Amino acid sequence: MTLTTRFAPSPTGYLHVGGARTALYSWLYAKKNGGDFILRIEDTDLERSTQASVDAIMDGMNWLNLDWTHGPYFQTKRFDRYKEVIDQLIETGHAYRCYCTAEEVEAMREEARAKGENERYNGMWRERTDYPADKPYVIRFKNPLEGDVVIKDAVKGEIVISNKELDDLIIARSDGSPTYNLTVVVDDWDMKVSHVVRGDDHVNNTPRQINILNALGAPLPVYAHIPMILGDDGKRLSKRHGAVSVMQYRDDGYLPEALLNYLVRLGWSHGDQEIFSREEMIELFDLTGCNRAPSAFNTDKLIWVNQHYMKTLDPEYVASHLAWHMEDQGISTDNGPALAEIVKVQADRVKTLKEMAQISRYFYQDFTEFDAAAGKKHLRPVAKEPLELVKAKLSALENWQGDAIHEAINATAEELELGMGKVGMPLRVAATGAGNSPSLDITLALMDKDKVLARIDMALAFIEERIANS
RNA sequence: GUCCCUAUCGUCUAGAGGCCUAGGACACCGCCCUUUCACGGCGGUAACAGGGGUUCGAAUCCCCUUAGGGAUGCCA
Repeated sequence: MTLTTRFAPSPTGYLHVGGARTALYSWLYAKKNGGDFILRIEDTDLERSTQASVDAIMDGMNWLNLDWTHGPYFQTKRFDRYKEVIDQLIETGHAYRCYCTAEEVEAMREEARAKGENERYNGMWRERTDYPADKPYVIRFKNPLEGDVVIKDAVKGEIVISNKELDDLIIARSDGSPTYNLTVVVDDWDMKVSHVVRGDDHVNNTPRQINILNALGAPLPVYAHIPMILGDDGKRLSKRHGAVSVMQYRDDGYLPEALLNYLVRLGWSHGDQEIFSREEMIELFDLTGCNRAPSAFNTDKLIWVNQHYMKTLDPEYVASHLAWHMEDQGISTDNGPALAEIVKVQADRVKTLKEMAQISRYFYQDFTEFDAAAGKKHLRPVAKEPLELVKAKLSALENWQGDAIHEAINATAEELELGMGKVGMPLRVAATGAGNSPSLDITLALMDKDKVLARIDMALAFIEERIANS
C-alpha cells in the first residue's frame, strides 16, 4: 500500500512558517518513502474561508517548491459525502440529534466546572427520541462512555486519554453542514491517508477522531504531532512578530532553500549537521527524530543559512531570485553586468537578496549625489591629486580588466607615495557613490570604463566645489 | 477549573545509564587577515528548571513541584 501524507490547512490566512514546516515534514516523509502527498483545503468554515487565502497558501507552497501529488481537494465540494457518513452514523446508532440551546450547553459547562470536572456536554439527548417539531438541532457523535483512547504518536509516543474526558461532539451544525472533526476523519479515510502529520494543537482532537474512525470501522492512520513554533520572544507566533508569512520571507530577500533548511532544522536534527540539500532532507528526515518540545523561531540563524545559500548555490540560480528583487525595487538590469556576476561579488557581504539588490544599484543606475558621510570623508581636497592621476592611468588602459585596473591603482599609490586607502577610498566613492563595495578592481571591471571615468569627473567636480566653498 | 503535552548554553540542537570535567550551530566577545563593507581563520563566555527517589553510577529511568504550551467552539 502506498504511504500517503497530507497537508490540510484551512484557508483563513496566509501560509505561515508553522504551517510551512508542517507541510515540509509531511512532504518530506512522503517523498522519502516514495509515497503520495495530498493538499487538501479545509474550508468548511464558510464564514472565515476566503479564495484569497487559498491563493496565498498555494503561492507559499509553490515558492517553497513543495509539490503535491493529489489535490487540491476542497471540503466544500464533498458535502454530499459527509452527509452520507453522518446518516450512516445515525443509522448505526453512533450519532443522534441534539436540540439543546446554547444557553443549556453553557449551563452544563458551568455546572461541570463548579464540580471541578472538565467542561463538557452531558449527553442529555443521547437516548431521547421525543424530537420537537420545527426546532433547530445539531448532530452529535455518540462518544464511548468508558475506557481509554490510546494514541500511538510517532513523535510524542503513547498518549492515553480517558473517554470520560470527552463529550459528544457536534459533527453537523444546525444548518446541516459538517464540522472539522467529522470531515477530517472522512477525508483521511477516503483519501487513504496513512500518516497524519500535523501540529500538536491537534492532539486533543485525535481521540475523538479515533473514536469516530472506530465507529465507522475505518483503519487508523499513524499520527505524528509536531510541536508548535514560537516567536523570537518565545511566545506563540503571531502577526506581532513581524514576518510570519512565508511570502513575507520572499519579500524580505530569503531564498526558499534557506527557509526550508532553517525550518527542517527547527524541531528536527540529524546529529550536528546544519546544512541539508533538498535531496539530503528527503533521505535523512524521519518522524522519530522530531523534537517533542516547541521551538522558537530565530531570525539570526535564518540569516546565516540564507547567506550560506547565496554563497554556495549556483550564481545563475541565485540571480534568478535576485532578478525578482531588482524588479521589485524598480532597478532595470538591461544595461550593466550579468546578475550572476553581482551574486558572485556581493553574496558574502549581504544578508539577504533584498539587501543585495539595494547595494548593487550603482551597477545599473547613475546617481546624482554621493553618500553624504562617504563623500564628506573621502572626497576631500587631498583626494584631488590621486583621483586625477588614477583617472589618467585608467583611461589609458586598453584592456579593461581586473588585474590591469589593480595595477593602475597600485601604481598611483606608489607614485604619490600614498597608502592604498588614500587612493582606493576616493576612487570607490567616486565610482559607486558609497563608502563600501566589493573589491575595487572587480567592481570597476564590472562597470563600463566610460562610466567610471565620468563618475571620477563627477567626484572631481564635487571636490572643486568644496574647495570653492571653503 | 479540568485534561493533554513539554522542559540541555540567549536561540536551534547532540545526548536514548557509564564515551559528558555535557558536543555542534547561530548570536555575542576577543585576536588574525584586510584599500572599504564583508567573507574567512583561530580562540572565548555561556546550559542539563528545582526537589526527591531507583542505581555501583543519571542530562538520560520514576515521582512531586515549578514554568511554558495546547485543548476545553454549531473554528480548523
